[in-house]
Amino acid sequence: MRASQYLISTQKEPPAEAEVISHQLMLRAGLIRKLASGLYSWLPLGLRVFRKVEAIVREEMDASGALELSMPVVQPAELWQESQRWSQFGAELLRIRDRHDRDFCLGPTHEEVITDIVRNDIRSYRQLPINLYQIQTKFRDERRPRFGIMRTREFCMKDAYSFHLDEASLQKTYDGMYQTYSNIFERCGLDYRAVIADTGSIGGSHSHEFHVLAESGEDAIVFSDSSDYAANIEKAQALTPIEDAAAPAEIMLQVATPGDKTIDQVCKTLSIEPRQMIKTLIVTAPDADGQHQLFALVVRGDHQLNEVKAQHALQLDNEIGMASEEQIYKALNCAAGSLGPVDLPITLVVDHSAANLATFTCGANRDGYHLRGVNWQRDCPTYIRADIRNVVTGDPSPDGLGNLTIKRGIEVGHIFQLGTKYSEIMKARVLDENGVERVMHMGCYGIGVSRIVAAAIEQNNDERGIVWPDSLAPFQIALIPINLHKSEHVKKTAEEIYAQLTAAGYDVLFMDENKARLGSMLADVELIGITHRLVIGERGLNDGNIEYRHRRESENRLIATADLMDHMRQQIHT
RNA sequence: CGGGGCGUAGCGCAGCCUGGUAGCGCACUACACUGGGGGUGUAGUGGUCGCAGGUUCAAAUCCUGCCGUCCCGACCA
Repeated sequence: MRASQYLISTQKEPPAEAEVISHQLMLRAGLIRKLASGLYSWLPLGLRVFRKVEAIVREEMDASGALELSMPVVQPAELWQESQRWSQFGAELLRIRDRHDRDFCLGPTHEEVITDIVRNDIRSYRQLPINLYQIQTKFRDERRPRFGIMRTREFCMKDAYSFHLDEASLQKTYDGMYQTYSNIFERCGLDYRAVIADTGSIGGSHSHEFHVLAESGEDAIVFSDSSDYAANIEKAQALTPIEDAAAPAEIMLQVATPGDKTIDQVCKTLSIEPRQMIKTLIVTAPDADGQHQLFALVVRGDHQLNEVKAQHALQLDNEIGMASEEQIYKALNCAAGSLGPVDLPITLVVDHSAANLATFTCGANRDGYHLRGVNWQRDCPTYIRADIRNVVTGDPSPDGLGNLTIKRGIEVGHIFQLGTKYSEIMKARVLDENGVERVMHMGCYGIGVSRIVAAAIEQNNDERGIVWPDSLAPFQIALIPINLHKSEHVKKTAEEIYAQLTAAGYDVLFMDENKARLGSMLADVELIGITHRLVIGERGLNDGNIEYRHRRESENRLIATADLMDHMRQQIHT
């Protein structure tokens, strides 16, 4: 590609709105432009990178035996009502109405549509297993889009869905996808980890997430320091020993804590440690009739609530959310900062480590007062015990081997064993070899194609800009002539080399703008992150040399003009 | 959804407090010089100052409402 005929839209300064490095660099390098919150255009240069990721995903999916298809973005409400997710999915599901006043949604995922296809087109076990995938735009009306392309409302996802006669077959395909995903992220040059995950709103049983390790990651991932255990913090079990309820040791006392709203403030006033307190959190979730019910959750003062675990402990299908001040006041006649479990008139779930406290301090359910010397057995005997807190660094690993450390990750892939969650309710069945109708087992497998681009930048950048892994660079080679307009020699050689490299199948960006300055060309090429660069100047040519530099290196290497093609072959195919 | 910030040229910002000519840097156009790491000079292009209403002789500036956008929070008990 000739730069004179291409759109290179770089900027010196990052737009004020960009916070994380990948977002800044994507804007500065001219890969993307924002249209509205969570909606981005891909400029030609960015699209080239996007296509490279897409191609890797497609090649590996095809190699795994999966079949590509394409399904609509707009989906009829009926299918979602049938799977019951029309009511379960929440506000992220963007619902729209057509001119006939019929309900539709923009697809955030495609379990319903694929299940509808398969139940109509597959009638026999002989056609199973089958794995169908698409690479396509999804829409999720995120409560808060952020970090540029990382969390957008419209994004590109590879989603695959497999169908099986039994669990054994599903497990086999699942294992195959695990390997395929590893291949894909490997080829994308990413430092990633597969971790055990919660299944969230998609549902199902077993599930792994693939995370790219990065400080800016939105997820916390926990690792054992002495085994290969790795899990999303949402899923990591806290191995708290369950102790018998202790007998009361102190008298329960009400103490004034005027104005104290946080654990820290109360601790300061009463001169105690957070671990001697408990916090009482009020959550709410809609029940089957859409009524909002309140639940009280208790964790130790130095621990954090794990909403996913809490949802499971409460056996709720719908996601829970923190109750508003208003809801709390209406139901409990008390501000959130002064709540406690004693005589609380709603369902109470207590985390194991909070339940293990023999004596603790908590809110008195009266504004400005707390209770000291509280004992579960004596003062608050009725509650449900469960694991509802996040693990913390140093907790024992759930597999019994070693202790946990915590890192941050960007979720780029997720594989699920759905079992019969959708096939059952949507009646996706086949006849088995005995002519008996059986519900199919399903798996589903997602990859955030656009997110991979941002994740790759998060992991690969320096003060000059992006440093693409070879496999993702928008161009493999940048060809930079010096004084193109003045030196016939440079011009002729550059043209020849451009022709040769292009003929050899390389993606070359030829910086052929007549009066471009060396400095700005180099700055652009480095910002854009092109992996290999060649500089052709009169001086070098007179010595028979061309200068080569890898984006990760800081010194030029002189290559004899005659050896150039060999050199590039070595650089790019090894 | 709660809190806060911001909205003035493509980008980054000043001007607003104290109302009166719309400004700077980058980018862009032309010309000249320069020519191995974002060069210099001269001359230019480009703005309904987010939108609507109000106050005023006069509003980017003051007031009201709305919209957009970003960050933080939603783990606060």
